[in-house]
Amino acid sequence: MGDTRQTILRVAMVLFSKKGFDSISMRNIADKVNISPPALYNHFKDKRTLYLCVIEESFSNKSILLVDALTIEDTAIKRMEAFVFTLSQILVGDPEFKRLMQREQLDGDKQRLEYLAKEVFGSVFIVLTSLITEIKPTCDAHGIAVTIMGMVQKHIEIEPLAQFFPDYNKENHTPAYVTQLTMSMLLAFFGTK
Amino acid sequence: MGDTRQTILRVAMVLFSKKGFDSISMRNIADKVNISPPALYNHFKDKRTLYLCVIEESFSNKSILLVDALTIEDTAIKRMEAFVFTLSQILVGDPEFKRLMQREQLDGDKQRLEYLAKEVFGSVFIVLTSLITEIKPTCDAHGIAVTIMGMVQKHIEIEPLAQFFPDYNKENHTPAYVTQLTMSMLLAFFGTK
DNA sequence: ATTAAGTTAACGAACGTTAATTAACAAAAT
DNA sequence: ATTTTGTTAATTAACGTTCGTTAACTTAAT
Repeated sequence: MGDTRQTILRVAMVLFSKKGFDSISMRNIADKVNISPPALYNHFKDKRTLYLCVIEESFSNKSILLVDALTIEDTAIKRMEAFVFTLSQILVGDPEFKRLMQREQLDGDKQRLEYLAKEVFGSVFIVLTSLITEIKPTCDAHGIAVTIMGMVQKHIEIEPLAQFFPDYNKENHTPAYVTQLTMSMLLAFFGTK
Repeated sequence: MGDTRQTILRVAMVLFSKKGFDSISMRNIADKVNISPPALYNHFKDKRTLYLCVIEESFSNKSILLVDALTIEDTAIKRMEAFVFTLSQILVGDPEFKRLMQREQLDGDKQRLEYLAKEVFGSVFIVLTSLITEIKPTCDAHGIAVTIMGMVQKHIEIEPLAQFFPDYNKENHTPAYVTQLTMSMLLAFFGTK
């Protein structure tokens, strides 16, 4: 059955996201799956291939969620808000995805970054920039798109660090709060009070 | 002389920032310094200690630069702009620091994250939040501070990915451009046209 | 009978690190 | 002035461990 394969993928996703490719051994993975290390090779050609499958598994469908949020039947501002909220939700609700993406941005080779940019974020970026242009035609949509994603992402990525700041409040990293904060800034910028 | 020690630190900083702690071996470092691996142990107790020295060396003085920018003799908005520009400059001009910080946010243990939060960003955060409160007393200064740093950081961190987006423009990742974009949004938000 | 999926044993390579030794040079003793 | 001593920083050799992976074999289902 494909049962073992799925178990391996699930376990490997957690481990790779926690510690990264080089810090996780095939033995680490096999241990948690409760099989012997060579058994992994019945399902994946080698470690690199397993890692790539983990990436693909973790990244698939994410762009669909974001494009869906961007294309609901509502006003432009509401679509923007839906996008910001969905992005926050993904990053908070799927920490493995969040960390794997951070790792890919750091260590992904050219080929993997291209895959990430085109397959995962490509369609999202196109729809997002056109939405921004619709709201505020005069601005640099590309730059603003990066800004928006940066604001959201950073709020969530910074949590492990932020807990050591004075007046740390864990609510500051919930999807609802991040959305409210981001949108209050965007509304001011778009001039759509 | 302390010459070899400095060479080791410089080489190790580049290598660790490129590939991370586990992916760089003492032999890798020794090779680039042109000494034998055991010679490293005349200067650093072990690999972990060497890494911590690299972190400390790379992070030192950065907070001073930021606090300096935040406390120039000028209007509140100009101070904010100086801060944004300085932060952009640091991240663009010192890619080793940028990548080491990204790595620490991913893999730093509790103790190292606490050091980062308190020693590197602590004083910056205090001054930055008080500046935000000065400009707009009604807003959540802590949240906005994170937002600002996120906007700037993400613009620069995303570059390796952004080069694969349609209509990529490398100028979008210069300190001047990041500052202009960030400030245009902040000015709208602060209502200080 | 073939195939799929598991096992144990083991290979060669690379890892962090230690031990033992040597070369260079400054300070102290003759 | 020369010799002795001590320190520092380098070397080569080697240790035990872990790594990714392969080979050979077993077991169970098609």
